[in-house]
Amino acid sequence: MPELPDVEAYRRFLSEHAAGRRIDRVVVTDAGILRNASARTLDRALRGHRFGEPGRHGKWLIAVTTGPQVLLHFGMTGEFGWGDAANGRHDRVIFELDRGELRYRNMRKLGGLWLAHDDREAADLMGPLGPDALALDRRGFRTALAGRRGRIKAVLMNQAVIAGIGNLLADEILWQGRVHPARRLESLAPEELDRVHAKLRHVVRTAVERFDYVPRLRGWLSHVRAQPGARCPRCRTPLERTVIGGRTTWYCPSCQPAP
DNA sequence: TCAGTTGTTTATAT
DNA sequence: AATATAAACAACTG
Repeated sequence: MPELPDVEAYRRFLSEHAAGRRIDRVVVTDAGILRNASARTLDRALRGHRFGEPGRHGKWLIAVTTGPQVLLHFGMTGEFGWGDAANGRHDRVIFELDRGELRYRNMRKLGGLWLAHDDREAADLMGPLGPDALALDRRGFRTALAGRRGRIKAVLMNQAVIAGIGNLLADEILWQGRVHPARRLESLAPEELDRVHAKLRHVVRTAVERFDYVPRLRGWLSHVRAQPGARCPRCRTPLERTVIGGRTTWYCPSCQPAP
């Protein structure tokens, strides 16, 4: 269920369990998940190499090895498993290591795996990405948004503007910042933008440091989001639903006044 | 049976 | 040139 916090958790998982381990074999049970290589190519390219310290940019996980890099995107339903073959209904790729087994699962098969031979190829494959949301200071935030137009939620979710914000994070950030998701970026006062940045920072950091997903903390929108009859945790007004950027959007019509 | 789903890409329209 | 929208991808859940 990956947005930035989930992928950061996968990065840590890789760092703790796979870094330094030798890849003995790569088993691909569903080649449809490989986006730019065949199962044989992937296995041949990786076999015998060792995983190194992994990187992450937005929702992309970069599995560095002593050979080529593997770029992993988790779509909406991707995750890692470790060792347990019993859970393997949607295991698409299994990295057999000298100690342990790393399993890439993905039910819906949105996302996938790419093989990249250097940083430049990796950057090409990942496409244009804005700065990572986790390490984004106020100045970086302002710079990233400069010259952009359109509805604030769509801008926040645009990976080329800021990398890592997805549907749930965007709703949470805007609700905490009391900005309606359909407000046009160019109409926001500097103070409102700063508020959005402060909440972005708070929400992303809390999610990454204390949890490994968008936490459904009491007092957060995510705690009640999408539940029938859900009310605003701040003012008890019934939440409203709309669609922005093609995604279901929840907001409080009272705390987040319409444009 | 049908709507809905935490993501992205593509085509088309504005 | 950007932005907006819908559809497609694919597989499940309620």
